[in-house]
Amino acid sequence: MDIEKLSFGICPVGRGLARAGDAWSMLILRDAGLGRTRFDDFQKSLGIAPNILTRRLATLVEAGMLERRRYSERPPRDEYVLTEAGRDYLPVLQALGGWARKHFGEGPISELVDARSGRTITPLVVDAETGVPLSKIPVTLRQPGDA
Amino acid sequence: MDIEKLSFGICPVGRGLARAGDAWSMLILRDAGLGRTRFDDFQKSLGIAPNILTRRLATLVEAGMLERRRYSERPPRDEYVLTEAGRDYLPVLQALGGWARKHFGEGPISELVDARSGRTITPLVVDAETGVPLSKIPVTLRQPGDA
DNA sequence: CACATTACTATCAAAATGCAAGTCGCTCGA
DNA sequence: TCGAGCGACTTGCATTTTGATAGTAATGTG
Repeated sequence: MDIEKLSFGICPVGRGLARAGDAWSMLILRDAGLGRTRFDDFQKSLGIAPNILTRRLATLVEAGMLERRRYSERPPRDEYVLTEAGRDYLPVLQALGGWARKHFGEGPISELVDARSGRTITPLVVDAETGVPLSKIPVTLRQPGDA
Repeated sequence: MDIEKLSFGICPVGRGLARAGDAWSMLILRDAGLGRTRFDDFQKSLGIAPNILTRRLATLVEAGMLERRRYSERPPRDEYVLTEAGRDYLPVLQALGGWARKHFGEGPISELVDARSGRTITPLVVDAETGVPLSKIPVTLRQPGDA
């Protein structure tokens, strides 16, 4: 779809989608969150065609989600690491994963655990101030010009 | 991309993307969450081509996110309403929107408010049990076969 | 030197997208 | 009853994007 239209839309969801609005990008970010940094890591993990991976990595770098960093001069080798915006995006993916586990979790499926304690983690989206789950709050959008 | 591969993958994020993994689907669900139900509502709101909208609505219905309901027999008219899975998905979108507002919120952008109190809502993804933000927790995935 | 590793490009067919225009069933107003 | 209009699409076709496969480039390793 046309990313340009979304980029400067007034809806935050649209803007978010402009940065990471396709499945490959999200899966790459998920992998990056699990510690992968290198081209071949992503390629083998995802089974993505290399030309597509090249393009996706480039758009994620341009969108400010990943940073490309040279880790070896000779031979020239680059790795891709999450920026702050990229790291901040991971909880959104985890919320998505939690939702999918709840509703479409039949059969073998992995689960999110605390790396230190091993405890299962169930992501939940709440209002930061009150801690109330968003599913309990009727919401609307306030447009920029409104009272 | 190839949805089939994702559908039965063991990663919850992949499964989630198989249900709602493209920008149009997410925007349709966002609109549905804002109360829109009819074909033309979606079409005008999103500026999406009608053939594409038809296809997206059909896949969302098949994925169990929307339910198609006849609201008039003569003339025959259908509307699309969120299923429980679809409603549950909205907080994920709101988390995405919150993330985008934080990192790419320059210029006019709308904000999420409580429909009753009018208070601004800042979505945050936490662990449901402890209330700790996921951004503070180092996480891994436990594969289905693991101890 | 042969081969492996890492990080890609190039080519080209197949699929998805997007625009414009048309269709179908029906209602309503003149 | 004729025509305009509405809601919800479908059809055709050009453009764009994707994906599979193969190849390239720089270097290190036995």
